[in-house]
Amino acid sequence: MDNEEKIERLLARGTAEVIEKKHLEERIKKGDKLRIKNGADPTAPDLHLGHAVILRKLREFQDLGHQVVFIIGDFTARVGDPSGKSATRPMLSEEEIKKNAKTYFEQAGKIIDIEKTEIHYNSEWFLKEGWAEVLEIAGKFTVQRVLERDDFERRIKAGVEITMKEVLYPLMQAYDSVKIRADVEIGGTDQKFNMLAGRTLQRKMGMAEQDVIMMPILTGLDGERKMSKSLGNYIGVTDAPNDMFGKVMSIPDKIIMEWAELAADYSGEELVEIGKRLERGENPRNIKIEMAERITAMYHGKEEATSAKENFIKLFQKKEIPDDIPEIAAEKGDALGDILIENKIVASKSEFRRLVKAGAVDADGEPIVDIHFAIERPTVVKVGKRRFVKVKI
RNA sequence: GGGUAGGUGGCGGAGUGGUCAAACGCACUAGACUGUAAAUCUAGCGGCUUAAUUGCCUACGGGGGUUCAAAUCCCUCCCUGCCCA
Repeated sequence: MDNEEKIERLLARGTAEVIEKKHLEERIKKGDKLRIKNGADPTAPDLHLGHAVILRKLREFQDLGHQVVFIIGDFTARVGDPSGKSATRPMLSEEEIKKNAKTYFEQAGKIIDIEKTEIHYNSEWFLKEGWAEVLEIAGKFTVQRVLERDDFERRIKAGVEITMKEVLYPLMQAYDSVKIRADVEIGGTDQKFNMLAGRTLQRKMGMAEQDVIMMPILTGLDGERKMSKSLGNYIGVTDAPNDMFGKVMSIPDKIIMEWAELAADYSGEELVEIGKRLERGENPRNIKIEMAERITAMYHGKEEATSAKENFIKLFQKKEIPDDIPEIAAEKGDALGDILIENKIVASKSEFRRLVKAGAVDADGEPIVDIHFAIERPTVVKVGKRRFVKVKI
């Protein structure tokens, strides 16, 4: 790949929109070393494949010698969400933030080079500055402009509250760009407004405007909504190989192409090929198996991915028992229900009772019918389709 | 500050004294079918308990009260939307 191609790939592959593409392209060609900004809240430090879409783009920049600047939005997290509904977000302590940030970078380190990354906490500036600065920044934006944001508009129509903090949020994010003198900001398309606010603020504060790269939002496992932890439709970058593989297999057919591009990182030609195969009527399962192996390998290596594939085939296509299932210890005569609850395989006795009634609990391949089923000898227990456990005595 | 409508399970949303662990839909879990896809059908979906939906406990914004009995009535506090200023 020559340089020209690399740049093209950098700005085109997998991106949703680039503002302003020409300008950015020129700067890269000129050989400027750019400061590439990306930020995250240290609230839920579990990274999933949706985050990975953005991180991989950062990595590309990093590989071309640009400086990635990462901002931990600890200030926002510390302030907490003031909308005092039933679940006010608890203020995070400094330790929690530090801990979350650490976890975050451990996970992000699977994708970007942390050594070469410049890291800032935005409390560095927000904690020092006061109302004077807030007003100065706020004075550069109009209410109309901020309320134009489509999600605000929608919420106003729907009668859902919008707190002042949320209104100020884009300004804070914009100010981050000013503080670290960002040349480029990368984020999801949902960040468009905030990132553009960064441009506005930089300009009004006499600085060159950052360019903005928007990455598509990855659709979650349900095939409908964006991947997010709270919706439970995600694959975490630290998910075990078998889980990761299985989850990829469970995605609906209609998002195969999207995932192939964004999550599996297939090249342009490969994507065309996959499209053709699907058109020809090949069983989408085959493509998913390849893709699942590829994605699993990205986070766990080739070997683990291959064994996850074998495990999957064994388990679901041949309906055999997987090789390495967790073992739990028990005493002869213990009630199976209690054992499963203790080991958190089943949530409660009531749930266990229901599962047994539904014929969902197998002991050595036979569904059990007695909820008082006692363990008499080492037994392989299956709960539902994918919960396996070996009970030892 | 004034007026007005509200706060029910993960979400949406019924219910306005007993038959309410709370209709219905979504989400979710299981079973059948399958490609752990989709669609479909069936069952379940607070907890403990029993041979058994048997018995019990906790729950309808918080607290207090009326009643044999409250999500439903009263008092009080908190919170939110909308309109007006």
